[in-house]
Amino acid sequence: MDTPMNILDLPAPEAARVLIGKILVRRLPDGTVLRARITETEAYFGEADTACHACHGRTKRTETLYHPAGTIYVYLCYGIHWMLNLVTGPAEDPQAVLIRGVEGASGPGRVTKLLQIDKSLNDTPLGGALALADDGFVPERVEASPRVGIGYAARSDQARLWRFTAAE
DNA sequence: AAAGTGATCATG
DNA sequence: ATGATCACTTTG
Repeated sequence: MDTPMNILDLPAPEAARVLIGKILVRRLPDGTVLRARITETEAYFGEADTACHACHGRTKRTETLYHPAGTIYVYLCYGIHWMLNLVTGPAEDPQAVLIRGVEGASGPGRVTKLLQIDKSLNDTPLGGALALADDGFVPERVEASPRVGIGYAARSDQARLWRFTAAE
């Protein structure tokens, strides 16, 4: 049986598939706990992936991606939306899984709004304010499709089927 | 279809 | 210091 940490040790495209159906547990400062089952993910796979933020190497922003599996990577997109990613794979190898949807929130910006996640969680380890529960379940079917919103990437990388969605 | 929104990064 | 670029959402 896989523990959550073992899942995140996988290469991002595999981790992204296995994370579908798992439960995110958000503990708010006031003590309330929110749970959300993951329904949609995308993998960003190292410096060679021209869609990955780290494709141009280490910068202040991408530094988090080089940290160990289980590190939380959060950044602001379009000035409005926080994007939640979980770092996977070996340390020093920048890979992450973007959480694009959970039950009750479809779209990465809505996920962080629902779970009240912002920059303050960036570069912190999973297990505290945000954790993966052990009691997720495998969905009936997981579909793979091309990633969205990466028109700046090489055609070959746009074609990769690294977006995963739960299909019931 | 298109604006809104601000951190980040590459230039100068 | 300035400008371009966004792993998006909402509104019309």
